[in-house]
Amino acid sequence: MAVSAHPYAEVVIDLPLPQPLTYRIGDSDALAEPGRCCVVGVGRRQSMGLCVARSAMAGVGEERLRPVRRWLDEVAPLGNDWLEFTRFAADYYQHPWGQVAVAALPPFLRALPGPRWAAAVARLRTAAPEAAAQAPAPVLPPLNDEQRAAAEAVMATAGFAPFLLHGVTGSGKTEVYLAAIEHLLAADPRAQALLLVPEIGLTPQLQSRLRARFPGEPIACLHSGLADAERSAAWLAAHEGRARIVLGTRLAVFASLPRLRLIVVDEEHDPSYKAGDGVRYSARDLAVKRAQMLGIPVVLGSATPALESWAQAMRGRYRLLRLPRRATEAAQPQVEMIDLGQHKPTSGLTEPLRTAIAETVARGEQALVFINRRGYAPVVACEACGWLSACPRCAVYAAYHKSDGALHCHHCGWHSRVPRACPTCGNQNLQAVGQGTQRIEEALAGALPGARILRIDRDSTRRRGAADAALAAVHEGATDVLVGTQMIAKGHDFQRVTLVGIVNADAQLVSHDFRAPERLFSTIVQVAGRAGRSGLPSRLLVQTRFPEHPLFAALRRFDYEGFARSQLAERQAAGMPPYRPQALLTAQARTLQAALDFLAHARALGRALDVEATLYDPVPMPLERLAGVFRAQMLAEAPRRSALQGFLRAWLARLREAEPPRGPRVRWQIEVDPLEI
DNA sequence: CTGCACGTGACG
DNA sequence: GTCACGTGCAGT
Repeated sequence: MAVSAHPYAEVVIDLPLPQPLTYRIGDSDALAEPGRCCVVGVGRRQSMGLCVARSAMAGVGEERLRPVRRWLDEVAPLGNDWLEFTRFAADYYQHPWGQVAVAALPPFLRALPGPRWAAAVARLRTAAPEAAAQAPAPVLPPLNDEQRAAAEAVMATAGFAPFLLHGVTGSGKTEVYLAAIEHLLAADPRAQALLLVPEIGLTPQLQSRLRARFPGEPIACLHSGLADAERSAAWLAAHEGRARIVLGTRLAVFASLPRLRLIVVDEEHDPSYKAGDGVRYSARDLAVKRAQMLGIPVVLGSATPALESWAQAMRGRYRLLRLPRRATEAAQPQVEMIDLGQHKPTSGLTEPLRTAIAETVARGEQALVFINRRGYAPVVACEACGWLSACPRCAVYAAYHKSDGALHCHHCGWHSRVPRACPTCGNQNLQAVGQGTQRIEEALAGALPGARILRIDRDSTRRRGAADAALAAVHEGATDVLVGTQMIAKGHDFQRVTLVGIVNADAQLVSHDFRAPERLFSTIVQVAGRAGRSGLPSRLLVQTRFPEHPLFAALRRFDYEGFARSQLAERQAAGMPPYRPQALLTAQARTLQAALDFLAHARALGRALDVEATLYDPVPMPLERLAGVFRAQMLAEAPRRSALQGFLRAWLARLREAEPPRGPRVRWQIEVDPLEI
């Protein structure tokens, strides 16, 4: 054969370019195939690239084309399905393909290859994730009827089949996932399964459980907490099919898995599946799409499914599987509201909650106190003139941390010693107002002399290994009362906790965010799920000024379905997701006015398009200033996803090419399906 | 007239 | 993102 009919390579790189760049193939024609990684010159630098297609014609004049400098034959090309999947994600989330695809590659394929690169890749192969020793056939708890039915439903499918596994906390969802994975691996000796979890902190437990369940089977873990070499080795093991089980956080949805046959998304409602920077993708939604593109089953599991997922199940788009009872003897805790109007709290704790904690400790059981705010107090106030401690760079109060006597901004990290006297009036009597974990810890220590109190939050677990040590202390019974934030809510199987106290649920009841009730319900159910796991009777106490709120009425009965029904009815009536999809345009600038002006300009461009979409008023973001930068946002809505997608494509193209308004420079992003507005 | 700061656009 | 380039202002 003379010259190929497709003598050019279309290459994407990690730059915000709208199109791939065209290169001449160079001298290794055989390697120039879609999915192959390469090194290309871009401007006067070199960059890693990914060939996404061969083409017959170059988009620019021949004289501008450069040859691909090097084709990386040490690594097999990415599969066509993977390329298509990343392209879908890039299109859907309105982000350049190159940035999505290259960002999804492991560290060793993102940095330019050095002189010893080939040897380094070979080393990654030998450092593959080790399998558990072929030993402890583990003793499996027998599946109950519902678990068996759920697992069998998943195993019996062929082709794309999305499942929503709604299982109460402690109902044994994980056993269902493991049974389905076990069946798959036994039926197909090369099949791969992908198991997504919301947080890095949850992977070690699940990892050891997988190791015990699948002795001899290599398990690759993928998350951002790994060192470069570990992550690269795990990625390569998945890419080359050596790892048949891949466990990871949201980024693992982009893993290269040539024989992927099952995807599981555990705790699918968890907001951490939505990426907050770069491409704002939802790993849960992409997992469903990936399963659809591959024609395989996907299982979304949760005790409190995202209302988006629940609505899909109600419409019959997802098949609903229910685990309505706890797998062990354990019953759900008895739920009681403590009316903050009747019981005045001191240091955040009402008398009934203190008493219940004391009784629990006296019985030799454990209590867990949840407060979603770290530090000692959220703000310091001057009672003489009304001065409040504010972060100088953000539009928020700075929290008081007693441990170091300083004010801390929980958004930008700014901190400074608490002033001796009020900076405006000189009053020396400054008060710490409100409660954080540190103050609750202090109050409990005062109320329960001799009790062993342990605080778990980001501050107490900053040191490497501190979180594991703290959790071990709880498991060993070396702790009587556990105080903590979100960190203690998820997944932990605390055997001796029989009392859970929620210090204050009200902030989220009165929030402007329409998803706040959903998140509150979910958080409380998750925390409540830590109680009564050993079978002892347990209680959940919630301090609130609104004990009659319908959310609490549903919570008392652990009636997720009723709660979901009423929330979805409200969303439908108000024209909110999942009935009307949304996108959020955000702008950042040195002044608030510049950010708002840019959004007004964007709105004018959007309205000129004459498309079936609604653009609301530009408004300052809830956190109006962050680290010295002003932020504003504008919500876009359309009746259907397809309409929104079409609108966004046309609108953003106009926005990129149009002259921005005069004034300070504005940076902007689009977020499709935003979770927080 | 020269030097520097910052904004702008191309990158194949 | 990064870099080279152009514009415009300040300094000599």
